[in-house]
Amino acid sequence: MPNKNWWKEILKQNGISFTKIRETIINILQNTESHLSAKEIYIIAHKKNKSIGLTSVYRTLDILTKLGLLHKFEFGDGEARYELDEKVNNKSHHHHLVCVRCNKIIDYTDFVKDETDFINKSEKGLSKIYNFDIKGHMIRFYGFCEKCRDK
Amino acid sequence: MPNKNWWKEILKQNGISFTKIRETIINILQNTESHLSAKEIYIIAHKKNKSIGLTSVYRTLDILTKLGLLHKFEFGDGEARYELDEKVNNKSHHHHLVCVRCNKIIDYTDFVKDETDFINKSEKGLSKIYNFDIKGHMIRFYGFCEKCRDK
DNA sequence: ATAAAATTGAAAATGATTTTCATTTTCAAT
DNA sequence: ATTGAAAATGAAAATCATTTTCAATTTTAT
Repeated sequence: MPNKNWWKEILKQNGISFTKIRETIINILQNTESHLSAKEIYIIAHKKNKSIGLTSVYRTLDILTKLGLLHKFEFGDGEARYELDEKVNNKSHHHHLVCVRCNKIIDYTDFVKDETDFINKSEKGLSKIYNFDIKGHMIRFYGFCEKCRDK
Repeated sequence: MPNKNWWKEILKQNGISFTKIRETIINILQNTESHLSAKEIYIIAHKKNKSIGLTSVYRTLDILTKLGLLHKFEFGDGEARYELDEKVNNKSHHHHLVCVRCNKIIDYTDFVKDETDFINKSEKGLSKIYNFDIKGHMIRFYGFCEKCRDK
């Protein structure tokens, strides 16, 4: 993460205007630990600035996603959820543990070494076998969280 | 896979009626190599039997998914896609390679040994660390397929 | 054969996301 | 600082996958 305003520079480089609304949304994404949906982001943004509409939230999320600064996930609860890129947000490489009952999502950073070895080997092999230009991967575990496992 | 009619027995065991419509949908799932969406299944089913409606397709897919016989995936193209369980359909354990440009999905079965080692270790560790009762995992690679990589 | 329970299709409802369009804001060039 | 074209905006309408409702039909246990 260059500095707090890394994104202003990137928007400019891509010919995208800097606006109060986009600043608000990016700040929300930078300051959350959860996996917010567009509507959840809208609710927070709208409290800070009554003039922000849901449409602009969707549009900003799309722009950031297309620039690769943001990642869009579907965890199975019907709405897309977003996370700033690890590099952009200065976070460790992680994946998710998803509770199929309450939809709780845990970010985990364990077993990165094993993961890296496995992913590198698979990626290299699959690229060759299927002539695929691999850009990213996803690993996810599903099950019952602490609170839901006994119910 | 017990035999061709494995599912009749399972439905009965779960108090679910056996109907022509369900038979048609299950046959379609058994005979496809692709990752069909509800609408695609409906189109095929409807050709075979004009009285089948889209609603019943959704309902049957839900039932099979809840019984664990079918798996529901979201690959990012806006509609859920379905695959019969590997055991049920006598297929090898596999994961997916997804083209982010044309949405092509490749099932791959390579590096299973490495995967099993990595997944087992992670699953055991994560279960303990997060007190999670892990039931399944997903591994997926995103990138550009053979046809899209040069465009 | 029969009646209660389960299933069905069509149409309506839902809910997330996208599009439209008239208005407002941004930004580069003055 | 001013300005005007281009980009961004909110509200409302449109879209589209999925779910619900409900009256009619089919299945199943008897």
